[in-house]
Amino acid sequence: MKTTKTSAARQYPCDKCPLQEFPHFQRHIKEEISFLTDFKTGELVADAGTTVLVEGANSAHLFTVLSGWGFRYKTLEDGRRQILNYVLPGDLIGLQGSVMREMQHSIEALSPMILCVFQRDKLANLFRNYPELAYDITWIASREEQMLDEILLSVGRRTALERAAYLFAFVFQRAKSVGMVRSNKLMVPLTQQHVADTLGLSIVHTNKTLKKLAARNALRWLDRGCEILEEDVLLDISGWQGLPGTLRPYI
Amino acid sequence: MKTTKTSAARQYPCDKCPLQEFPHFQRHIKEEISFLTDFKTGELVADAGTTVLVEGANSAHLFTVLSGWGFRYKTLEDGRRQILNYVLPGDLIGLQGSVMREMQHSIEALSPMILCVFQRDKLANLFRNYPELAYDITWIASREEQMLDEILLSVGRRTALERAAYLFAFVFQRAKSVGMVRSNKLMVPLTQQHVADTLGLSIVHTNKTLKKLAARNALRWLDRGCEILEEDVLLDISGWQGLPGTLRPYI
DNA sequence: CGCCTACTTGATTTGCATCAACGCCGGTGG
DNA sequence: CCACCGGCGTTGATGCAAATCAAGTAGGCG
Repeated sequence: MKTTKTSAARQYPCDKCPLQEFPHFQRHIKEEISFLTDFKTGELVADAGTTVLVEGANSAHLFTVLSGWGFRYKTLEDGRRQILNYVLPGDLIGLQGSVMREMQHSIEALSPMILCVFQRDKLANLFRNYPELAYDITWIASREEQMLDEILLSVGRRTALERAAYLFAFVFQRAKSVGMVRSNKLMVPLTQQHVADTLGLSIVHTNKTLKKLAARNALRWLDRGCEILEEDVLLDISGWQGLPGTLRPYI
Repeated sequence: MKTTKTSAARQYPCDKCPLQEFPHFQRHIKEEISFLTDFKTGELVADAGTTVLVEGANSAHLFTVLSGWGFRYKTLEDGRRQILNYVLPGDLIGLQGSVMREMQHSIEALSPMILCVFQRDKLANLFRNYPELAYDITWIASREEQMLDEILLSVGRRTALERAAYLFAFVFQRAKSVGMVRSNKLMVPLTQQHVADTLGLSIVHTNKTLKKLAARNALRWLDRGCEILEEDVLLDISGWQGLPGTLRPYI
């Protein structure tokens, strides 16, 4: 397990935050941007495979993902792993560690990631002086809960095929909202082991389930990664309604 | 499905909130109590079986549970149901409906419940003037996410027996923290169907799994309900560490 | 009393895990 | 250059855990 982190110079001042490009995000007003400029303490570049946040640690940081893919997971003592959710640009990570006393899950990068770093001890100041931003944080936490609810429904009650279809439809829609989908196709940098650990299945059965999706032309499996091709087929198989189209805040 | 709600007179002024009895909760300062007195618009008594909040609805309310048991759940179109979590005294429910545009899950009472009712449109005011309370709400949302993470790990990666043991240990510890456990025993008003829908198993297999737990004297199954007897055995079987003992806020 | 709901139990089927073997790369080092 | 990895995906065989099917019991209630 790589744990190296490389600090880089600050490339993205908050008034030129790459996230504001995407129409799905709410814009910040000027005062908020100047506060955030102070709240932000730097940027972090993580290589693929890096563990960005570790379960049990009491991290002093809070991050917003600026680019790249990652995933949140927990493990049992004997090594069984459950991937809880994926993290994409615009997602806030490490809130549990900031608000409660320690993180109960880990986060690992699936691709090179750029993270915007915030200092935890300035969070109280944010709540005191920028209630709209505080509200946004609560909004973001509620959204995470909503995603988890649907994922739990999926793992608990959908069949293996429905589950896999839901996962890829979900990832596809999320990626689309942050401009990662071009010409209606998307490359996701996953191994089948990641998929298995997300769906609660074994690798072998995951492999067979993925072949069924590939047979329906919903996706194509490539060397350590998959290309999502037909969102409609995935939505149809999973019976999932899709994500609401509302604007969302980011920090 | 019962949906009747019975409004009752206000029996619990905020300065005599029954929740402050429990040492697990953080106390409020006087100004907060006077604000909360205004924020609270009444109380709601729900009978067992009542649907307190419905998926898809845009409820104008937010609730804190004062007493009783309930559960949060989602269903698929064909009726498959997944119970996401249980709600106990001190839990805040309906936050998703308040903060985002609509609820994506339903909540049903397992026993008679008394709920403290808050007006959603006063929430912005809370964030503006009581940053500590706003922080508490974020804390509560983070805690819900943390519980969901563990539940998802359980459903995705634990065996049927481990899963069931975890569920009862979890419910036991939560109930203990709000004074519902007497002489180290606890009655939970559940049917085996509820347990099945929580664990992602069929009723029949749930029944057989519960018998194994009963054979180990971890619990006893009664008519529509179960009595949890041996927390240690449950913790042992599940391999679960237990809940952190930290103080927690409530609204 | 009879019906309904919840729980039990055994027989059977099936989905999924496990195990094992193999092919395909990309990387490394002689 | 080739030989030798190790990681990843694919496949088939086998066994087990859990779903499904099918009765049957016991208590609660009109």
